[in-house]
Amino acid sequence: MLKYSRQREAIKTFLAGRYDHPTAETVYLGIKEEFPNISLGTVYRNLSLLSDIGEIQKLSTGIGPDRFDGNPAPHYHFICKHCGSVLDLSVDGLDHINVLANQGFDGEIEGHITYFYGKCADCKKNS
Amino acid sequence: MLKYSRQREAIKTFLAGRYDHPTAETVYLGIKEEFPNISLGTVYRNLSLLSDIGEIQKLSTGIGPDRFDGNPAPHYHFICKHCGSVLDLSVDGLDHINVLANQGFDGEIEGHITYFYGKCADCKKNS
DNA sequence: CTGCATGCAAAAACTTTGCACCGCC
DNA sequence: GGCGGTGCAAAGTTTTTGCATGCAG
Repeated sequence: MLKYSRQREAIKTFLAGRYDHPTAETVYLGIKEEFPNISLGTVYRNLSLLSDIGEIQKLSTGIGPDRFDGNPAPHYHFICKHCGSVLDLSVDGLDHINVLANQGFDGEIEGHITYFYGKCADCKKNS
Repeated sequence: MLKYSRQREAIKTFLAGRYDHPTAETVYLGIKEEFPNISLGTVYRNLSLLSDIGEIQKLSTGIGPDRFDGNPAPHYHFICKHCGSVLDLSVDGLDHINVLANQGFDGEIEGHITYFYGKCADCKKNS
């Protein structure tokens, strides 16, 4: 049974209002302005819980700590190898790739996570 | 300038002979049989170096520590959500998705990493 | 010899957890 | 009131790094 908590709501609201895929640390510092007493442990617990129940997404980019996305809907992410920023990306016509991947595979594919990488617009401009 | 080292060769050979995508710790323990004095730091340094120069791949699955794949060629991976195993997966016809993703994106997409997830054949059988 | 690579160990970075107290239901 | 959530801090896990020494070029 999931009990209401102001802290968890604040975390969801915080994430819903940002599109830069903050880390747990960034969420912590942000929430702290409203709840000066919140602890990093609580932030981690709630981020973990929310991503487990599918209300947010956890992004393990392989560069630095995990990041979190307040948008639970399936979409894609772009990681800039130069500045490390993580951007949302909407790519149409990729729904079929689970089916494609299941060809010749004995298990059951439920979904996929894709990270595109390269150079973001800003880094492209300044190079 | 990259200098030859027996340790690095051993790590490459070790990875080339396995298909279970071991963690740094597993590589360390494996190499230790041949080089009892190798240190975990050296393993991390070389895994990081080798993945930087593209001779191996680093897999950040988001579950537990990073894993490493001795096959540098582009291919896909499947992560079993039940037992945590990581399997190679060959999926044809996904070369175009970088192009697809670049539509309406101002940056430059150089590649992508995709993790499929679900239930592996063994876990599917036993459930 | 010169400088990158190693071994060792300490430390950093990131995340989880035990416990007593607090507050939702 | 009962039980899950929180704050705090300690500990766990994973990875990086400083430094003296070793070995390839």
